[in-house]
Amino acid sequence: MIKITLPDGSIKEVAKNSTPFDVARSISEGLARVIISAKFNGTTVETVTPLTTDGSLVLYTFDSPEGKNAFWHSSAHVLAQAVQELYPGVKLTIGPAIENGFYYDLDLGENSISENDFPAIEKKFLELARGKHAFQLRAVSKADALAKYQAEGNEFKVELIENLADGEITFCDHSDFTDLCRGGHIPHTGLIKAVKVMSAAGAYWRGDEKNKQLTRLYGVSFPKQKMLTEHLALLEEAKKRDHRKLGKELELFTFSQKVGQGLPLWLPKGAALRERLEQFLKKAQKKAGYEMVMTPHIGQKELYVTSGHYEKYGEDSFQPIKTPKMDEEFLLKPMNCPHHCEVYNYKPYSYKDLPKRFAEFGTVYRYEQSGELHGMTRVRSFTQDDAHIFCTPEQLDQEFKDVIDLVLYVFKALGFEDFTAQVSLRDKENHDKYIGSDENWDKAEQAIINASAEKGLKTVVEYGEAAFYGPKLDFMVKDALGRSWQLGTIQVDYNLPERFDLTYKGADNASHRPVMIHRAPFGSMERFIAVLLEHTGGNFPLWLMPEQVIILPISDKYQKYAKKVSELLENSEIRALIDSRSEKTGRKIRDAEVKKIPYMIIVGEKEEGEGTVSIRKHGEGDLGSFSIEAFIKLVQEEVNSTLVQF
RNA sequence: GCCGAUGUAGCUCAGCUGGCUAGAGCAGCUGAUUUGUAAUCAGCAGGUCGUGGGUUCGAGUCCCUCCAUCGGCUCCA
Repeated sequence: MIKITLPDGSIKEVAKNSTPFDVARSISEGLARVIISAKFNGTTVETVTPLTTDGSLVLYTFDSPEGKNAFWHSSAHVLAQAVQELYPGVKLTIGPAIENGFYYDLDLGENSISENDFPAIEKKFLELARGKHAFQLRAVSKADALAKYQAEGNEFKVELIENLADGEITFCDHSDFTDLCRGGHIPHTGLIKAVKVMSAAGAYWRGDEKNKQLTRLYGVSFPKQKMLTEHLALLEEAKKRDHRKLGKELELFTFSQKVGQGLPLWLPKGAALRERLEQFLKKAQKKAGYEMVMTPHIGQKELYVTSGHYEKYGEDSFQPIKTPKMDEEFLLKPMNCPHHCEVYNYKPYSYKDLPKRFAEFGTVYRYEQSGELHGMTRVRSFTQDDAHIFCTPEQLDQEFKDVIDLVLYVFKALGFEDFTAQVSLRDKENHDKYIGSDENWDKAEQAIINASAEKGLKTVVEYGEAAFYGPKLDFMVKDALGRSWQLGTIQVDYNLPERFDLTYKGADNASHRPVMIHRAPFGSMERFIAVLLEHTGGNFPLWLMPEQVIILPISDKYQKYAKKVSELLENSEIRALIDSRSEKTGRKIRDAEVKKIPYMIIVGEKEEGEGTVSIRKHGEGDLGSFSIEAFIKLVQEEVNSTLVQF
């Protein structure tokens, strides 16, 4: 007998070689039916793995992330089997579970799979799943494993196996299908009742663009058909929040083929919205001791050679601008830091002058790969809410923490509560990609780790995500479809001060090197507004709304009164417009609702007589009658409550 | 940049296997209506079918080029 400790602390005594499934059944038959994965002493095991020692066991259903992982991982096996039966000769590579489903990377050889082929694959998948084939893990020797895949001519699996140690290689069998696999499966294929092949896309073998491009099939599966239907409905819902769709509908921004791809055009309402965001941040920055500067959109090539950006990105950037003068070359500025370094250099500083905090809403131009462009979140011309802080090494910690406060303030004021603070450090193995001494890198990385710990930020550490000149603290937010975007960023940099020979005179009368912090709380105006648009579904906080109030006169007779109300609102800096069309009230209301205007004022005979306004709130409905003053107060209070002061 | 898909009016879409002057709804314009909490009615106008080439008696429809967009991959100072 062995002793199994369950998560609630209870201990079950079961016969040696009992499986997690047996343990579940000893608790209840019902539980045994829904258990699809298990963890024994912290390691994922199959539900049919015999347990030979005492230990702690956690049982998972589909509702847990671990359960979903096993479910989707197992589904990937079945997908591979289905494809293999439909496309003989296909070479299998890898097929993991992901956040919302799974994928399998395939080398189809001469074949290709498109959307039209999905239904056939799904049909085959379900046919195979219904066979209730058990997933069985089996240990194989390295030699046998290699032999199998060499015989099949599958160079991908051979490569994978070559990197594994003999003795730790397992295959997973189900039905007549076998795949190299380290385990973590559901009991049998019959549990998969619904599947949808979501998309086919290219993916490089091992994620390296020098390697062969494989076909990646994305899929999602569920234990119930209803769950799939709900999942697809949720995706449809998310699409409605897509910033590209909302930005067009709300007339915030557009693109023109003539102007060029990735070059956004801000429409009047979008420009006004952006202006308001800029003012909001400028105000907070002023309080935090920043000074605004302005720098040109181009700079001499030499500037970027000095900064090191030319060497790193020169080839892949917009190419130099020539002038009538021989050998004279300018570059569109891809970042503001080199310019700000030269701003710093305009005069000598004493340690007493520091920190200097130079801020600029600087528009930059980057030649992003065409396939990478995406709405407003990835463009070729964008405006950073940039600033560079030049401080003494002693001031670094405090300055960094102050910037964290500013970023958190911005996020809070705009309702971003669900974000991840990512500490982006150097690649552990490959230090060649980075410039600067190891010593300075260590200092910079430590500064970020300390400051975020002191500020109590929940962080994830990502190696290899640092900028080439320094580590970063990136604030990541998800869009409507679950894609993660970097908004705010704070970076510590010992390199540019060196390259631009920035100095200050210390108390010891010697020359010292300042430390530089790059920071952008929004990241870029374009991306921030895009994510904010998806986050709010277009219902921005009242202070940001392009149009806050629309006045709807019941008929032409009340146009004059509408005008009077509008003037009173304008006097109180409330943005109002009048719908003077000769339409029915119901129609005007509908149109205002569709345009997401927060407040509707209905004025007719009653209101004009009493000098009042009838208020309807977007998405909520009739609020009743208000005096004009009371309504103005209502709006101002809402503005003040959502526009928190720094 | 790579793989796959898509591109018809301002927007959303129809147009079957190539066949007369390319359709609809919404938006727009004109007129009627003067309206009380999510779409009043009628009329009009609007497209070199993304671009350039080709096949054909004939191309929105088939083929190729390029451009743009979408889903991924790679990249993101």
